[in-house]
Amino acid sequence: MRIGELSKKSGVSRDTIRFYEKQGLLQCEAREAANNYKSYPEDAVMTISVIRDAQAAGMSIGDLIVFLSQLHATYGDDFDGFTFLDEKIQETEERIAASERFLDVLTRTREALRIAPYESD
Amino acid sequence: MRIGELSKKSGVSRDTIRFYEKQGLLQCEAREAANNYKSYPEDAVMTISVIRDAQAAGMSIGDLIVFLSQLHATYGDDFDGFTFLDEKIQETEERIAASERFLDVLTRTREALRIAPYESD
DNA sequence: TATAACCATGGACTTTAGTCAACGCTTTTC
DNA sequence: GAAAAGCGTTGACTAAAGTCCATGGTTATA
Repeated sequence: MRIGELSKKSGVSRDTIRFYEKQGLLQCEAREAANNYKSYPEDAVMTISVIRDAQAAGMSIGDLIVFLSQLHATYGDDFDGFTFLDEKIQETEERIAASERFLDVLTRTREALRIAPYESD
Repeated sequence: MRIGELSKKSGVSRDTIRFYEKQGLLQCEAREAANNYKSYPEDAVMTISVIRDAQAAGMSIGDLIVFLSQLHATYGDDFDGFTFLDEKIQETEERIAASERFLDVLTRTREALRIAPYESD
């Protein structure tokens, strides 16, 4: 599929797709011979959706590059992917906990406003 | 308390505290007359901790300024704080959901690596 | 008492994650 | 078949959230 279609299906702009590609998070699988247009695989939609989730979870693009490199690396040498993964799992859990604390602040605030909406002075 | 103590208790740098203050997220309650040093209230520690939670939940400083202004505003006029709060509550819930999806990806990946750690070629 | 650690202020600098503009092509549509 | 929409590439630009540096005064410590 071409970049415009991928943009529509994934909900991110063409420029963002190009940016992800430049960072190495995404690859086009081929080029249309006639016009040199890039062609992306179907699962690029899923890849982008994982990227968006990861970002919402606080991962940086740098983190994602490492994460993907671990997925695709050959594990012949003494390479420890667990340290990184465990670190990110813990970070994500902490972030979820913080988000839930803040969600609680928000809902309590909302409730307080509902009960006494015209406090002043 | 002075900025150095607040920095230690809250775990953010002095510069960050000054930055928050400039943005209006934080106020010093007074100055030491002798030397013009700023003096922060005890609950500034808690304020900063809420700020950090909010940031982890994806709120920007701009969001927090609005949020705080709603807490402190006088509600005499036709001012609707619910729209904003409801929006932020929904955003936060969505972010938590995304984070949990990504956490699942992470743990699955970890598990896959644990079972077959030397895939190659 | 000197010397290190702390404070205020101002402004420059940095990183991250895109976004925008310009250029010249190709493809689709009216 | 002309105009609009889509594509690739390069490079400049932006906003957010700090961080760093310089300057000059103050306080704590050895």
